[in-house]
Amino acid sequence: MEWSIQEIARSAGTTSRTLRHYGQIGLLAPSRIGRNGYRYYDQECLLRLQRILLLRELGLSLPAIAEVLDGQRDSAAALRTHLRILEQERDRIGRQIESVRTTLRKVEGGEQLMAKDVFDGFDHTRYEEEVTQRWGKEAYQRGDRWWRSLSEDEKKAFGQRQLDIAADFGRAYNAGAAADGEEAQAITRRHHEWLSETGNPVNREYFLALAEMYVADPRFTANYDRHGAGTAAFIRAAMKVYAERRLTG
Amino acid sequence: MEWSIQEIARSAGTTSRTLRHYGQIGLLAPSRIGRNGYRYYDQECLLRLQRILLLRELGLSLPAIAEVLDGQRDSAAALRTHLRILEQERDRIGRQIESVRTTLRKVEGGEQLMAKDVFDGFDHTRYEEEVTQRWGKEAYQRGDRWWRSLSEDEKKAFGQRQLDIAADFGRAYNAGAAADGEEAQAITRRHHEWLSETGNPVNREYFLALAEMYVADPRFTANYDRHGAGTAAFIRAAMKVYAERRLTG
DNA sequence: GGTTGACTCTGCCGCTACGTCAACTTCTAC
DNA sequence: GTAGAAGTTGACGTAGCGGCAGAGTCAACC
Repeated sequence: MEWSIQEIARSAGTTSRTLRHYGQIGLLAPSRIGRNGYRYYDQECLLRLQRILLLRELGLSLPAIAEVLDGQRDSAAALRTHLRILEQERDRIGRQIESVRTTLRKVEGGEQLMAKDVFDGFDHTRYEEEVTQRWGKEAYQRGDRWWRSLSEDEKKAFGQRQLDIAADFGRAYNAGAAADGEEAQAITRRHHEWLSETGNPVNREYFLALAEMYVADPRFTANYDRHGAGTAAFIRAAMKVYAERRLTG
Repeated sequence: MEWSIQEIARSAGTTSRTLRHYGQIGLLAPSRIGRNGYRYYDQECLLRLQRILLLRELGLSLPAIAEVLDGQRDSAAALRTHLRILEQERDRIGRQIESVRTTLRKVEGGEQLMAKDVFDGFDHTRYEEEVTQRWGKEAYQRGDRWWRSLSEDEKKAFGQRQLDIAADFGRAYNAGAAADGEEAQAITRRHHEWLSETGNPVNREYFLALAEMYVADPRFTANYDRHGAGTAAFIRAAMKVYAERRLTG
């Protein structure tokens, strides 16, 4: 008993194209190929096809299915592995849903669509190479340990404080405040305190280098200047004054 | 202020290849292209890029992102649509996880990997076209309404009964029972009762046609013959006898 | 015996969002 | 002048087929 490609496709609830594909990748070969080139499948093929489709419905990849069916791999082990992957995927999507909900609330509340990155010198994971180059490996690791010790909420709060500080700088700048004035210097002090929490001492040299970066490095410029073009330069000026007055080498 | 492709890529935490790709699909064009062919990006580009990457992290497709950023589509509406898609995906994966767990339990309990389909004349969703052709649209719809009225558990139980009946046929056949013997006829009666529950009267003509199908159609043959080659033919013989003795036109 | 219609074959493009060469040119620094 | 970093275009690969083009095969009917 054997059947044509259409017949067997309909039998199993799939298409002839799929069967040709399975043939091509070596997952399911026809039992016979006629002199006209036609594919013919027997009962054994049908059984194998049904198992393939079952595993596919469960979400296994075609190579994984091949391994299971060819006995190179214990089917229970394959399913357990697959289960782990599915659970991870479910969790990932769950987290993404939360992010989208948060963003949606903000957008509906009238907020602009903005990159949420902290964009400051202590986003270690992002700037590792440069931080180690500029400040040494030890300083990086100290900051990194501190960062890892924070909970998710603490990390968020830390980032949010920086965003608030940046926004305050922007407001002061747009209101025409002077960089060496009381208001700007008060904000700068908050900024310095914020920086100091990372476990590394923020001395004059460090602080001044950071101030230069705010203007020289587009990552910082763009993010501070979104509170108004020139904000980054304003912050630099304020930081220079602060360093002169309050910090030592 | 403008930056090279590398600089802007590092700024935003992506790669130059990605930027070229975005340029190619028209999602983000450089602000300027030098006479040497080099791409240069300004602050506006950086801001747009940051928004692109934010939306991408949230899982939106690049065309969807383009629509949002070009103002062709309300960003809140886009996010809500996306949220629905994500939730559906999460549910789908959840169901798949359940299926894999079930299958895993069975496989670990020693069961073979078998297509779980009922493979009988009343899997309406699968055989709609043929059922309507053979038995009329009315009969199909009657069966369909009945099927939809069942709960998931009831559907499972209904399918399981058919699997049990098929297995009993297989056992009887392998034990050398006669198709017109008492045992085979008792099983056939259960089969007839099972069929009758679908809301369509199972008369002689219908029953005999089904018996022929079990042998002629590979979908049925293969599934019954997995209890031993020849089982399908045995079932047909038993059904013929049963129809002669018990059923009318 | 010719025609029609159903079926089959082998390619090849398309889909997502880029990664990864390859081959070549340009810029920058010593 | 030359190395090395960075830039360019172009093409292939990814998972699993869907869909189409162009051509051959088969069964049935007139």
